[in-house]
Amino acid sequence: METVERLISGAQELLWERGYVGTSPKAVQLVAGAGQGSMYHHFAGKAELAKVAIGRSAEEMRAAAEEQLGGAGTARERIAAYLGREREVLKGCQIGRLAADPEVVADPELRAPVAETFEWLRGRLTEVVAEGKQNGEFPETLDPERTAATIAAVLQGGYVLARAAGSPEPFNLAVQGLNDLLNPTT
Amino acid sequence: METVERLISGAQELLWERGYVGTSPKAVQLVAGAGQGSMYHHFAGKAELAKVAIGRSAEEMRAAAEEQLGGAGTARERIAAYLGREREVLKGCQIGRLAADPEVVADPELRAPVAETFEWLRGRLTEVVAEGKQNGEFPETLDPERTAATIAAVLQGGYVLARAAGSPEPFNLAVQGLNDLLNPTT
DNA sequence: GTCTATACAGTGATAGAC
DNA sequence: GTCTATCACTGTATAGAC
Repeated sequence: METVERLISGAQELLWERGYVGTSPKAVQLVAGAGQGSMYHHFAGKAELAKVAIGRSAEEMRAAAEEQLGGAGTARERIAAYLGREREVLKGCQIGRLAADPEVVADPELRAPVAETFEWLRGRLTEVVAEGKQNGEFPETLDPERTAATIAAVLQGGYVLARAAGSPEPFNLAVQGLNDLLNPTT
Repeated sequence: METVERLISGAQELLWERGYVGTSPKAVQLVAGAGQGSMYHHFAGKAELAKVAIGRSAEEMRAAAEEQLGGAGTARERIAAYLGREREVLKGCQIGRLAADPEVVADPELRAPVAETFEWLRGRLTEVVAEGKQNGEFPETLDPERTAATIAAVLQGGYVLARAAGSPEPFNLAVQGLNDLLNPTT
């Protein structure tokens, strides 16, 4: 793997763990096995490297979600698959984590990929829910846009509760609770 | 207001905005209008001051939640009141925010008040949902513990989506979506 | 209790040699 | 492209005077 790639994936890893504020160029160089001069040759500075790394993580998150949401099965099945897929719950969401970082939120260049990723996710979930409504899987009264936001929020909030607890349990409970509400035993 | 109090509430403010990793003793002294020596006279260091400040924020969050959850009305009404109460959505949750901080999660002393606050909140919501079941407000099939986790997660995740978007809208959508699911128009 | 002085590592970057 | 040197600044304290 080339130096540039190691710098990017090193930055992705550290941004995930420590956020932008908590990640220093030196720490990135260390995990990437690259020197000071090497990093500043490839990137103008911390912000530029972070921008690239965040973009990379955003792509990964979209691809991972699309794997279930665009897969086979009914709308209900695809949502259940998305909710139930294996996750590193205690690490949290690599993109959602950045919404807590003051400097990411303050810098339009850094916030953009974060905003776009969640816009995409909510839009994609809205489509799947709407599709399920048309097929009679969901009641006519269900609002797809609201429901999509709720689904995304349960996952992001589940990570928060799990990290706070130091255990994946609250995440699993929240997801099961949402599943129950979406699939009432009429 | 005395110096100690100004230091504590200054730390609360900065921890909310920037997290533990992003908050320096010097910055706290600045917003508190206190000198270096003054801070280190009252607190052993950054971690100890943070511990006190987090405990204070935890109390505040509990009190705010209990205002609606322990108020008048049916279980459904109290949950709706809790969900709908006015919030500084773009600032996020002062306690939930800390679950993203690597050094808070890593230090048992700092994580404890965060963990306890969410344990309390989920427990309190569990009680209210259970009460609603007994009164026939919620279906017999509803699991109180799961539902409680889902409610807490929607709020925490709503903050994440809102900060990512730079707008309270996703938070409001997520909460409305949850409300719809909890109050189906049978 | 509060102040100033001092210390020493880390941050984020630039300069110039190789 | 990568390395080492250097820099001004901040982070997190400690020491001792007042």
